[in-house]
Amino acid sequence: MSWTDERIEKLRKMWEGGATASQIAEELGGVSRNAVIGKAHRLGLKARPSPVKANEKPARPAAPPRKAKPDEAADGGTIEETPKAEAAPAMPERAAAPTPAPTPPPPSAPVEPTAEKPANPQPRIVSVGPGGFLRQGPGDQQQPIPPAPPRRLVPAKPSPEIADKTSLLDLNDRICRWPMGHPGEPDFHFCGEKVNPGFPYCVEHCGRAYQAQLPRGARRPPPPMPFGGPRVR
DNA sequence: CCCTGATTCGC
DNA sequence: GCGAATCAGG
Repeated sequence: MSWTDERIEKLRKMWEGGATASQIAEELGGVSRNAVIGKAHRLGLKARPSPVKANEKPARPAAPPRKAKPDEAADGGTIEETPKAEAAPAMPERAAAPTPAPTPPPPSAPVEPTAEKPANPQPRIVSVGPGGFLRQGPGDQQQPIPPAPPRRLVPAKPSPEIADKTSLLDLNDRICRWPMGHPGEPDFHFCGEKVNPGFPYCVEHCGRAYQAQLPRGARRPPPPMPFGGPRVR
């Protein structure tokens, strides 16, 4: 399978819609989950909550055990990729804690003698919360901080694929729970019609579920049962 | 174990 | 450019 424009389009849409790489791969067909991820990255669209992307490290601890390069047999004394400790021997790498400096030394040593950076009258921004509002440190409390959250928080949509259709979670006492299709299949859902009062199904499906007992010999062949009848084993 | 996405690297 | 192999967190 090749990456046609349509397939790329679909990949984009689903990826941004929140579908997992596996779902996308299955939907597209003919490609693996890795292929989808690889393509997504090559397309430039990544940045999605990854389970293994919590911390960030400048170094590259991951990916040494692969396969030794064919060349590099003769050591020319060239040490590639020397990290170069830079000029920060006393610089702990963990210095970037979320709440490290409760209060910068206010007493002596004014760190801003003159101009240099016109931006500093603003409250120290410690982090950015959901919706884009700004958090401050405990000691940074100041006046009526900014106005208010610039944007409204909107519930994330569950998934682009499953739109309509009455799912198991949608069932209640008032909607018909007659199954449509087979459980486990992608489009399996429930009737969803308004229920026939006192019954678990709508009027139509009550007609299927409850049949008058006909006299012997006058019986019609039974209508198809839900799920297409019991699975024969 | 299963799942997830990220990354590397031979092709 | 592609994707299997691998890593690593949940």
